Amino acid sequence: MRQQGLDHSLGFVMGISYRRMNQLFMTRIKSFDLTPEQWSVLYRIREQDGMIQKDIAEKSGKDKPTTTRILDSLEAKGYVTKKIGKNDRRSYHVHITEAGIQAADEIAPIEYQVLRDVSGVLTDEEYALMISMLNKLSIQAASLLEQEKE
Amino acid sequence: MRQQGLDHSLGFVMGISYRRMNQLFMTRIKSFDLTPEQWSVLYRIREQDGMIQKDIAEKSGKDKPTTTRILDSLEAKGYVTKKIGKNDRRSYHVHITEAGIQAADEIAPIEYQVLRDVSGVLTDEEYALMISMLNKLSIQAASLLEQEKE
DNA sequence: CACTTATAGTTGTTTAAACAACTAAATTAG
DNA sequence: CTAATTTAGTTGTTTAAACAACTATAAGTG
Repeated sequence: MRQQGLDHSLGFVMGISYRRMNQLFMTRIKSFDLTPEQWSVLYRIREQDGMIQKDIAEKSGKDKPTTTRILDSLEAKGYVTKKIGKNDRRSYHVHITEAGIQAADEIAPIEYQVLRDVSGVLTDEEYALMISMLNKLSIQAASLLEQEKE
Repeated sequence: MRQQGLDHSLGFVMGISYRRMNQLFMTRIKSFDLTPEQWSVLYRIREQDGMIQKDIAEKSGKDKPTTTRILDSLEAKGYVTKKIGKNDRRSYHVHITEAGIQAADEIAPIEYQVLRDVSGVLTDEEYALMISMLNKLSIQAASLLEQEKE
């Protein structure tokens, strides 16, 4: 029987944990003038150049408006550029700039170090279990959501 | 050796999971005109009436400005009232109203059901482990944060 | 082909988080 | 007791998330 009360609520506890980890990462990358969310988008473009926004949104776990705005800020900072599609003129291919590559390659190890530092309190097995359980929860929540929106 | 890449990043995966779960809860309580965050604050006041904002903030895992604003919205909706402290006139004691009690008591089982539905993909042991690991991570992240802000 | 529907992206609005700067009251120290 | 410091709360600003409404192009159907 699962315990009741906010202190045993997955959503509540996860929210706090997520915000704290995010905050730590943020303080460590603030010299790059990038937020963790902007980073997650830049990371995807570094990983695969030239994707259209729809694919970036999917890979980053963000919706379309959020992706549009994050890309706008990344473009304003000179980290990415948009090129309109030739075949499909509704879409934009997003390319990373030299500055973007440089920032991404400097931030990647910082993020990894944050993970190592924070998850130092977990064993490797616990860490792997955690990732797998979180993925299960996401999928389950998304599936319930879809059902309930009819 | 832990895997690298955003798809194995605790922060990234947790963010997606958190947002989806939150979204599901939100759709289920939208008829109450309350958000999950407002709920988490109202819950604390339902739990212990008359606390000052500082204590509510602490229990809800929010900072002072966020708490101020959420309490403002709860007050505007008629769910709580503020009473200035007699001994300490800097602080406000926050009390729940009848409407607040009613909403809280109706939402509590809904939240519990969301948890049961979403975490149906986990065993009871996994659920408990998850909560405990999330708490460990919060504490660790908070401790690192404090250090690094000097 | 024309017409309907789907898709890619943008814009507007509301809520919350993080941070800094601030007011006012309380506490501490000289 | 006065002056400095701490504490409780508020306000302003920026970023992101969720949602709805919108434009423009593409694809599917009669």
